[in-house]
Amino acid sequence: MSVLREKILHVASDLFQTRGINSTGVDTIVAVAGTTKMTLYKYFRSKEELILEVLQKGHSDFTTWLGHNLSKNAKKPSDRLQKLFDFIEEWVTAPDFRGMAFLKASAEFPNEENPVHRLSAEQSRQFRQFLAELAADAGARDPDSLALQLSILIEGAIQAEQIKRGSGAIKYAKKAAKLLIENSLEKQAA
Amino acid sequence: MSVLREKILHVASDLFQTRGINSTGVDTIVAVAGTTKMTLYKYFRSKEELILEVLQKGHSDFTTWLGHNLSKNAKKPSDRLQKLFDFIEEWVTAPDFRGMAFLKASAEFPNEENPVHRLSAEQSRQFRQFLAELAADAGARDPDSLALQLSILIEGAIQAEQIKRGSGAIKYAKKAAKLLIENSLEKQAA
DNA sequence: ATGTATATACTGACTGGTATATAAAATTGC
DNA sequence: GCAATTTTATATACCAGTCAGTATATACAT
Repeated sequence: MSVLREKILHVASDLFQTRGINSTGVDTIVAVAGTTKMTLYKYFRSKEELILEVLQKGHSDFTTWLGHNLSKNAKKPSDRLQKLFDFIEEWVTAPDFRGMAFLKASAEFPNEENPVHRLSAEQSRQFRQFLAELAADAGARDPDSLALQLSILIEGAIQAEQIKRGSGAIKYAKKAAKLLIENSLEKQAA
Repeated sequence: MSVLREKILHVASDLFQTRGINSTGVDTIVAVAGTTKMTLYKYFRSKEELILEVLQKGHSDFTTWLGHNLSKNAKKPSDRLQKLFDFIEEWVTAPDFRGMAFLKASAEFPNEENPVHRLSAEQSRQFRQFLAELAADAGARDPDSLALQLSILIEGAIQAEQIKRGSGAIKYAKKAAKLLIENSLEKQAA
């Protein structure tokens, strides 16, 4: 795959996160990427398609990174739910963290019919499903409910961190999650 | 205060929520409000100032509504934290609910220097402080921590509801909150 | 007749997207 | 093996539409 195409995706992702999607014109993207609009429109049919690809790549990279870390550092399924928040914290507190892409995207495209909003909703669903599988493997009493609660905590904390860097929200989300996880597991054991 | 000014504020608020702030031009606002740009710029120095006023009014209306309901329906301070989520649920599940304004605004203006982002962050802080006072009155062990956790749950659930209406996220956030609140109160009693 | 509020018309800058021109690379003929 | 030609990728220039904001003109009330 073309190096310029990769560059455009990377630059667009960066600009979308730091300036917002609607505030970033294609002219700016190609200027920063060191290419031209003609090339951009060779690889992407429209700006919307570029947005969709940026979102997809971002989500894919994130889940790959998370899944990889989890399977490497938390062999026991019962450990993974706990470890999860350690990795999320690592991700959120990294200096180049700029928020969760699909959360912002859904805010910029509030209309539920909009393709960008639809993809955001789909990614949110996928993430929740990923959590549900972790919860089920860990032996949670009601994996889907726990997964929804954990996703609320994670997305809420990330939102808080987006709105104010260094809020430390994820630290307290982690504590809350611990309580919820223990509660869900001990009820199972009883 | 002028009726046209009120109308402009109301229409702008509605359009910002349903279409997004950056996707809503001032031409659209005045057209829907049934007036002209000349009038809009008589009452508001710029679009940014209009955005700021819309946010302020929205936040003010929300906190007034919430505070009013709480003091009317939950006399005992220890009840208020629990009741809080009932009112939030009522607000979120209302048919005309379109999300939490300052959450979306901060996503559309990611730059922390931006006045709109700053106001959003300020409103988020105020809401957390409001929760902290409730938590303190209820006798929580660590009011600030509990308040931060509850705000994460509320904003996370609202985010989930923004991205997909009818997700029922607030219902599960409420359950999680109950656990956190009980935990914070019983440790205090012990 | 004078002051105020509204409406029309316009500005320059920027939007996403494209038609045309030019440079580079691959393919062909011999 | 080399030159001519055709295909492919890049660059320039431009399009109509929209953006926030304003200068001017007009209607209306005092």
